[in-house]
Amino acid sequence: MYALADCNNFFVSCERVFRPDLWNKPVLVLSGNDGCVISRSNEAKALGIKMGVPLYQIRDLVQKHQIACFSSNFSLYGDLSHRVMSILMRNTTRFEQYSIDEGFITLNHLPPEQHKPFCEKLVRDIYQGVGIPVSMGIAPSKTLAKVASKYAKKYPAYHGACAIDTDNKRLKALGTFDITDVWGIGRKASAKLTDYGITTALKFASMNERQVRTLLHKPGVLTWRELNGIDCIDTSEIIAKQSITTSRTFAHPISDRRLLEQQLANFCDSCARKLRMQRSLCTQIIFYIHTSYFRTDITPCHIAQTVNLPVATDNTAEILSYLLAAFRPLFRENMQFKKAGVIFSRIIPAEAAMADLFDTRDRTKHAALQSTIDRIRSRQGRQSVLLGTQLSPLPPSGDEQSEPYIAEHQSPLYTTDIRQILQIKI
DNA sequence: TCTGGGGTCCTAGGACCC
DNA sequence: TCTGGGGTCCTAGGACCC
Repeated sequence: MYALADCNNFFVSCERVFRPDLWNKPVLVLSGNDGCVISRSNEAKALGIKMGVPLYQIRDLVQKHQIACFSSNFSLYGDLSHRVMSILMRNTTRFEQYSIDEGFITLNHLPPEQHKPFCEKLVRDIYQGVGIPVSMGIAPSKTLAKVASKYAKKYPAYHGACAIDTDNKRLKALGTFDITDVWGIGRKASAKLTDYGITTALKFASMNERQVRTLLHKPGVLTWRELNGIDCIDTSEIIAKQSITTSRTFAHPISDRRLLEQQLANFCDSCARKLRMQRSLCTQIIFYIHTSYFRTDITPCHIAQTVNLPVATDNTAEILSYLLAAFRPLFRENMQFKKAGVIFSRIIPAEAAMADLFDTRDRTKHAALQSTIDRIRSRQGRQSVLLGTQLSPLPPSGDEQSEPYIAEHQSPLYTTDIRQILQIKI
């Protein structure tokens, strides 16, 4: 049996941990540049605010109901997530973190009649220990556990934990469960199914397998089996990421080549740090810059390039030199670039590196320099040592806005900034 | 005027080989 | 004039997740 622990309105709940005055009040957490809504309290949901809606479209509502808005604060969310996951991990023999706010545990170490009380206690412990409300779903497959957790979230009478552990309960739960809300059934699939009159999870689970395969292929069949109680979705952790991305939308479009290079260099730095952290090397990078997809009044421009690296590496400066060499001839003047990103792919474990016979680079020396830089930065902060390209081009050329990102409602780094921690104690 | 970021998996179709 | 068939590998793009 699995139990899924799913944090309720996670980002909003994180903000509320340090702002108890916001309990029972509408709260939103916003995406980068305070652009879209990415987390909503129940009160905000009740006001009709949808996930992903741009903030400017609901300004009046925010004003009228005095909705508290926060810029996203991922170091806070990451830290609280870690605390929740640690408690889960301590209470099972097998734990899989699925996302920043969800984790699966197995309950096989307990007799069935203890499953629900055990999870109810975990919900209380997490709330007391971390301050985050959690809902738990218990079932023989992960997809059913997801269904169960939604019921646990919706009905307080479950005391935070709902079990789908008999066939009767399964049929009853699926009968009133919207097909759109099933894990693994996205927009396209639910539109297809709705066309066939399949509107609930139960109707879907009652289809025959061949029909499902024709309509939704392999992923659909896996979901179908899971809803029928067969455990077949493997979410076992991928230890090392197979691709690493850093990308940003700019608050104001950027036209200046040097400013874009600065951004790409920062993205490269961020990807390379993550790459070294998981002890991997990459052999391919992709970068892109493009204009806003929402604007019809300007010439659209999308520049993207894949660069294959001659030798697998994790060295920021080396990777950046390949990136810039490919970027410069592709750059176009007088374009309003709104977003840029860097992707590292074809990632291999560091120990699988193959030496290149014609490699002229002194890799030992560069690795020593890189690890020295990493050490300094871990002590003195990420800004303490930078590559030249990462420095802001001075003086700011033309009329470019100097600050590319907006985060006007950022909460303090309550749990990771020592000054904040001391203040709380005082 | 203002619209996020970071991932994985699957499939179809092209390139290439014999 | 008539122009095979089967297999593998790779990639781009779609769909989905949070």
